Amino acid sequence: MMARRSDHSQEEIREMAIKASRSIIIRKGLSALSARKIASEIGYTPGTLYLIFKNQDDLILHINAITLQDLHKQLVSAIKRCRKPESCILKLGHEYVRFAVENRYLWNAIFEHRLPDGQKLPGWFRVHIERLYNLVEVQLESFNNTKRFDTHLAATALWSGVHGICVLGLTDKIENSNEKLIQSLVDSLINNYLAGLR
Amino acid sequence: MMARRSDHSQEEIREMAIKASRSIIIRKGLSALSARKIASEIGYTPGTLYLIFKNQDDLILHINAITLQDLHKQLVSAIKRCRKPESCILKLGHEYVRFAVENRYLWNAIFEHRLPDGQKLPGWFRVHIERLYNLVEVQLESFNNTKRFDTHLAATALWSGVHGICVLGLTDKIENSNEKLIQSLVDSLINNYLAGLR
DNA sequence: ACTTATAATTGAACGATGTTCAATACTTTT
DNA sequence: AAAAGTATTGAACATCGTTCAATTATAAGT
Repeated sequence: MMARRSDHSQEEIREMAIKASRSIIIRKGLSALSARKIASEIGYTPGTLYLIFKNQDDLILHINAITLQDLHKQLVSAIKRCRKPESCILKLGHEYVRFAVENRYLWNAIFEHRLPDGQKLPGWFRVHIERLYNLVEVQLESFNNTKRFDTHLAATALWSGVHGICVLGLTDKIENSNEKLIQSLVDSLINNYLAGLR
Repeated sequence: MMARRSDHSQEEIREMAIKASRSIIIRKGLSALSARKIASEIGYTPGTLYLIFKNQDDLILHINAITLQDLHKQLVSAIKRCRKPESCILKLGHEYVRFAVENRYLWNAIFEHRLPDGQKLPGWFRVHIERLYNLVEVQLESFNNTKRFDTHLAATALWSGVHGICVLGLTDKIENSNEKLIQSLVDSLINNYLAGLR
């Protein structure tokens, strides 16, 4: 019923392609990624990639989803040992910055990549983003204070803010930016925002 | 001494090129911009553009600088009639969102564009960014409260945060995003951050 | 075992892209 | 009118994403 080149199943090729792509992004950034480079690294031709991925956007989304998963994992393990929600959120911010710096190119790829205009992110991808916001929201829910507030809104505002600092810090749009400064900015944002929430 | 095609001076061509580029970005986004399209819109050839701009990055930086100037102008005029620094900063946030929504593609181009790796933003461009941060910083300085804080750090943290909300909101990375929701998020971030600052 | 059907894989082709630079066309000077 | 000199061209190069007829390798049928 089937006739393949014997060497690898499509599933194997898929994994090889993703692995090679990640390696290219890590070494040279998203802009250096191309179908021909991926193909040559895994010993196939460009055409083969289009049997497995709809197009390049599809491939990049899958790569970025993996990065988001990795990030989520790191964040979860970072707050294992912390009690108070305030320090949890601070740790989350801290770890987010650390991850972004350590995995600069992979992290950058998530936000450098844009779908063609009007095209919405697929639901399976958006899930990965929401899981991150959720980490913060859970902490805000366990805030035991008298004032009531919309935890979903607060989590979105605060986390988007932290992200904004990271983006501008790591793309040279903040002067004299370095990891330490970015961490201070994130600390400032989180500390004051949380203080204001009470 | 010179031999030009009589039609236009280089300065005129420069302006025509920038105008045409802005028009393309407004209509179709930064990704639709190309040397050939610009050239054909102004009745010249791609090669001509390279007599005037170092390369495409240089051209885009000049376009983005204009957008940053426009934004700055809008922000300044938005806070003309406000007294208290808190409401000034809220207005700044509000106006930033409004500008980003209204000039979506031009605004997007500022952050979609990335220089080749390791290449720093030129100083003349960075000035435009700093002028924006400065609007916030000035307001924070006129905060008359007992507590002392680093106004530069605070302005950077808060404004980067506002920007982060805009980016994620306008690039489909926040669920059910629309201008009203983005405005609420920005309000939340500013209000709580400022409350925490005191 | 041989043939036929079928599916995996190829690689050439298409229309783009940014950028360069010898050749050309035009202006000014001699 | 000829020479000098420069603004402008446009073809060329190396890329890019994507498609699809042609090819190859396997499985099924006899």
